[in-house]
Amino acid sequence: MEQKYSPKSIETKWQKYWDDSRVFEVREDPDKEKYYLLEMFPYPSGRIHMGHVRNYTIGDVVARFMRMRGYNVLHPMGWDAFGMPAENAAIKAGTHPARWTFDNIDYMRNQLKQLGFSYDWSREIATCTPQYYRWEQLFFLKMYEKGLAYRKSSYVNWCSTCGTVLANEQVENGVCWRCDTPVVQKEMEQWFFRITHYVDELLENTLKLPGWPERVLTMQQNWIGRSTGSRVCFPLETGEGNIQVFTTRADTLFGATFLSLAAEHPLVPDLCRGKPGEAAVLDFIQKAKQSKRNEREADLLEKEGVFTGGYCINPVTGKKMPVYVANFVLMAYGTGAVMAVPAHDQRDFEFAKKYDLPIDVVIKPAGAQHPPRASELAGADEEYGILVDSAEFTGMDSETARVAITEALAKKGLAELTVQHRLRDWGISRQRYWGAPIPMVYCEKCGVVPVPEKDLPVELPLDVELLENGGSPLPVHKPFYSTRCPQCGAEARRETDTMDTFVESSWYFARYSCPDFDKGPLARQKVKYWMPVDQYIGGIEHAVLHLLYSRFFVKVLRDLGYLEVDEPFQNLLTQGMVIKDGFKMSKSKGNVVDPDVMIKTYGADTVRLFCLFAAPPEKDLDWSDQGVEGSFRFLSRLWRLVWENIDTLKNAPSFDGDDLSSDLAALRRKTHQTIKKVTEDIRERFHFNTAIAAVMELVNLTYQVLENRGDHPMFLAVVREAVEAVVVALSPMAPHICEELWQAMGHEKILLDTPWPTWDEGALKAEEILIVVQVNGKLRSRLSVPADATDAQIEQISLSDPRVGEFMGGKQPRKVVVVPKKLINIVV
RNA sequence: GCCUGGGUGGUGGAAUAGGUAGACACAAGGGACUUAAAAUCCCUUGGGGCUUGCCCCCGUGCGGGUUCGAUUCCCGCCCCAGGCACCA
Repeated sequence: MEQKYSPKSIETKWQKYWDDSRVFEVREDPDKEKYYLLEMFPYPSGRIHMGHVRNYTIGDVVARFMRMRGYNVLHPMGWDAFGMPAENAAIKAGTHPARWTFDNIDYMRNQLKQLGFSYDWSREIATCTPQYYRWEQLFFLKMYEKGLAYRKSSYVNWCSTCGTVLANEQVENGVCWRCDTPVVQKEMEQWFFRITHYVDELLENTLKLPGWPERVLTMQQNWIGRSTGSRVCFPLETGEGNIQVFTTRADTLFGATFLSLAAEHPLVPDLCRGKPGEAAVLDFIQKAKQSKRNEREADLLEKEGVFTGGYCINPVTGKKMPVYVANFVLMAYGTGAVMAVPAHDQRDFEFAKKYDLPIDVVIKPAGAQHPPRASELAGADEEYGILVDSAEFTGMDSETARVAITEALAKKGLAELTVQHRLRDWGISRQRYWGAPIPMVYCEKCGVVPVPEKDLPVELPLDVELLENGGSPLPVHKPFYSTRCPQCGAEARRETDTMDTFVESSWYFARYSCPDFDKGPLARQKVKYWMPVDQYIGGIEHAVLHLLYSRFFVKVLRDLGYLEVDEPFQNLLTQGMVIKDGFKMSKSKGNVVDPDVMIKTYGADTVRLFCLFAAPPEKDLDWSDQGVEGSFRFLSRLWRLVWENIDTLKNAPSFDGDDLSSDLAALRRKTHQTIKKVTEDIRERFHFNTAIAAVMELVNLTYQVLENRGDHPMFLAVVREAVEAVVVALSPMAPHICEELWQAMGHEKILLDTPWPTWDEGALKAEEILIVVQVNGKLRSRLSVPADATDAQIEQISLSDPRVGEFMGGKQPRKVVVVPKKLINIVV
């Protein structure tokens, strides 16, 4: 054993050992309980960053801990290897995206190995290989057969910088999630996955995921945005046709005085045709269409509209209602048409004021005698209340009336109760090269034809010239797009769009159970053994992207018969960001800390320890160079503790249950308390910071006891027990140094294969315990009493304490509260 | 506007079932060892007070409340972060 702690050599030594002996490779074992631990796999962008280090360190601690506790732990790693940065980098550097990607993977794999993570590398996946994406193409075909993948023309989000469309989830505040370019609307033919088919299950199951953070579930619930209401028909004045409206407030129907349509509503051209204002209407539509998504301050945008010239009939009052086009009505939600109730909807109120439209009050507050006068309203009253001026519904409360009015109209076929969702189908077409080809063919005669299963995979051609302008080369790469129609054999053209890369990450976790299986996407027995993922760990930024898509995909795969689980991830841990000097690490801020430099300077164990110690996992981690220094100092101190006592530790006897002196009993108690605390902190809360703090306390106490070395025969046994507890308890966090110390102390079996220690309840008990004495709720004294003292005895001892007497001021206790073995409060 | 979190020393953070607020660490200051430095070790470190005591008072965003006792529970505010947002 070296005197000085030098991480470099011991880390290489153990990493080589783990690699050579393939200790982390696992297979299905029906006799062992499985534990599938997964961290979100990285995009191979070049090098790993501190966020990855933190994410994977957290996962590694759990994996190693569970392994030592006897579980059959699956802990795989791979690469989310399709994506735009590869194309951009390749154009810039004059290389090929594949080359760039695989080079990065090699570099990053090496970085991960240097951090000592316990991955089963035999299961490594790269999603850009045909062995992986061919199955995704198969899923696409099966989904197409079931109508879960379909093609339609619609307005889609277009990012001009990325040169491709984006799903709704990938637009954040009107800008592209990747490059912050304002997103515009473009009408295009696109492939969609019918995620809305699973909307109810996706929503309901959020209640069946107790192992997920509340806020992630709320975000998904918000995103799905279920609202219950009614669909109501407003017949056109002409007697031909009607306008359908979705409303959550059918109780206010008697107050509906006009209708507002979205600019894109298909009836608008008909309504204004030949009317005096036609030109003005068409002009308004043009302007409205241009300013959608990227209007960030939607709130500030003034409500504007124009009269179409057409009228509807209110189905309950029979009154004529003018039909307007309004800039705040969205075609994408509901039916693209809104019944306007200015007295009870703020937007309609503002609109009515502006264009001088009638305002009819039909709801009064629950306690009020009379409803307010319409002319005196300063704003809409959107609260539920009691109906007024609503024919036979007058006097009903809003909630009852909402249903009653809908049902009354339903008898005439003019309304029904319905549910609306904010969630839209997932647009997966991307006009990019570096992605999985969509296995479809366009034939002049046969139309859209799926590629037969036997012809899969549709391989992404690697011999392409990338285009300077960044566009996809596939539409101009004849060997790829030129094909024969699978149906009629005529010349045909392949789909040249590729799939959203979120499709790959929606099922990779299942593929890890059988990465090399080539008879199908998933080997039934293996998937059944390993799925679902027991613990998933990753960043919060995927709350409604990857995590929602994966939940959807698992349901699809289940219904296609490939999987038997309903949900992919039993438990989810979302770790915070790594920040420095108050900002997220980024090149532009110049506050990036390079993991390679840190590992080189301090070793992987120090870097890992710091990531775990500086904050609990769900909080942001403030990177501090001095903090890292501190972690290194602690590991050096631990090294010294063993080195300075190596011979005595090696030859120390085992503890045989003798009576101990008080300081030895205290050390032994601390040892077992620490084992208990570390076990519970990891198992129940993933609070590694407090677990490490507990180990530090044990190290400090061990040093103290060694300082005042007595001549008790069990001295060395107790010290040895303490040091071993430190090394074992710390080993999931700092595995290299702990293996090394374990070996140095004379153990033949490696620490990793040593069962996680249990604590001795007997050792936790002290003979004397500290009782806190309060008088009138204020701390006045601390007393040491025998551990078996009864409440009455504690009370008696406390009352006889001179300090207590002083604060009682000679008065008699009015009440005495005793918390057993902890505290007594004397009230006078 | 709505929905989640969160606000504790100079800093990161502890306090897990209402029971000693500030564990553990960083930083700072003082000291020991050394010719000197590094490393290491020891002491002090929320604020205030004096009678310097293992003392007293105050203190967990603010104001109330419940309780023998509140960082923890309840009510009303303020501030910060994240999500959703003209969603009918």
